[in-house]
Amino acid sequence: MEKTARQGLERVSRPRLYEQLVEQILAYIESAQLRPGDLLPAERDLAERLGVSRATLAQALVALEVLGVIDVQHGTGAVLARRPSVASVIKGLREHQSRLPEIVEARSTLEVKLASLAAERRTDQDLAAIDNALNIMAKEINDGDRGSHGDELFHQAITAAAHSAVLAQLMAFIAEMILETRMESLGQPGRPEQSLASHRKIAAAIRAQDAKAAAKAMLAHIELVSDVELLR
Amino acid sequence: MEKTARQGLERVSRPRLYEQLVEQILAYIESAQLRPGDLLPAERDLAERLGVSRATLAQALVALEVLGVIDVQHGTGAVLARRPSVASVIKGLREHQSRLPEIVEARSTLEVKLASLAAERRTDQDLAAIDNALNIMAKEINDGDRGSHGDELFHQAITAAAHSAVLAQLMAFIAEMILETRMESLGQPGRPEQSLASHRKIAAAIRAQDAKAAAKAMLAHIELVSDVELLR
DNA sequence: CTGTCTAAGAGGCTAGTCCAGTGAGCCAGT
DNA sequence: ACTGGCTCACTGGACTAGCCTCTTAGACAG
Repeated sequence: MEKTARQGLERVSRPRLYEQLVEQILAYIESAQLRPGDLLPAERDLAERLGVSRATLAQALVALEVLGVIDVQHGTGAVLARRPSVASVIKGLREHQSRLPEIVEARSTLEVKLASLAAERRTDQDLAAIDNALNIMAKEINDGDRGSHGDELFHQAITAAAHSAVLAQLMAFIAEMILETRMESLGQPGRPEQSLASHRKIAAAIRAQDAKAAAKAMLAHIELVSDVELLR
Repeated sequence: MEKTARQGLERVSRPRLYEQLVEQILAYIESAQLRPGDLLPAERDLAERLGVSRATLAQALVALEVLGVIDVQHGTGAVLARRPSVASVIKGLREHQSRLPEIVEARSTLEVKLASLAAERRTDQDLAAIDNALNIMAKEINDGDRGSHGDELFHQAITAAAHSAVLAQLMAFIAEMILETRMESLGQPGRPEQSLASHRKIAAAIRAQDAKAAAKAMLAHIELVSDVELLR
């Protein structure tokens, strides 16, 4: 569904201090048994303890704030948000790679719904984008490729055709999880031709504006694909 | 991604410079028609243009990086991530409050799946938590309350019983959207007794480990609740 | 008791400085 | 002509020192 480093050539990971700090602070929160509403140590204090400058620590705090873990209040301090679970979930997602089944599950849930909505709401333009993706995929497969680019385009077109910014956002979220856990191969079918055929079936249902058939076809497609993935 | 606001008592919004910068940079990206892969102006340059110090700008860039909008590379610059859509989606979510139908839709999709999974995977402990939530809700309603606390607990218990960290994460994401757009009333039923009854039906299906019935009951519940909400 | 003031300590932000990657361009050696 | 190595300008990464504003607790006056 997405690629950063092409051809397996992994760009050297550029370590960012603030990222390490986020991890350390998360670990600290857990080890210190801090509960929602509790305060983190003062910036000057924390910076010294962690051996970094305040400016750098400030970056880490911004990151934690964006992640929803803390809420920094001027004059008071950094207070833990009410859902410390988020912190552990994020940590868990980073650490364990065993989430594949869960991610497949979540993705399946969303994509089935997206297919159904796409059938109801697709414009002719959406349909054109879907057909375009199919053509690209067919061409790629014909050239001996796996057709992964077309596959990606296809799913993006479906997502767009559902016309739901919120669901699209959730899909983007899952895409990030997939990237983070380095399971980029997810969603790349074992047999390109077979996958192309099920794509065509989905597209046909969407063209016919048959929501139920679209959902069914998408479910079948995902089950096929993830079965292959999970068994290798 | 988080504001404080406790019990409707709006704490004066403390503007953080980096937050404004994020908005401005987002606007700049849009106005300058930057595409994925393009570079943002250099930090020194950008900081001067925006009239802030580099340290503050660095915070804004961290926020944008966490949000997945850019990827900052040492020696090269801040390059736009592959999905500029994320930027516009986030902006759109902030600006428009007309997303309620979409949010209901997304929530419904997830909760139906969660109910179904909960039926399959619930432990006795999960069941106890669900029953506990029902009891609290019943007590609240009996006391003349709307039972919103029990309602929240109930949905949390269902989410936990599904045993999927990924889906739970997505639910948390939606919860944040709801908070952000100040539609906290979402999910609070018009008629408490009616809602309690449909909760009981869901709980019964989960107890019986009947996934299909659980999904159906949850769907019915959400349709009831959101209808009331959308029509007022 | 109650209201006011103050000072300590919290975060917010700036300016200046130095370090460390990146990449284009030059220039020799082959 | 090409290759390799070097330099240098430019980019982000991080630190330091300092001053600002905000919050809050406690002293103090009424």
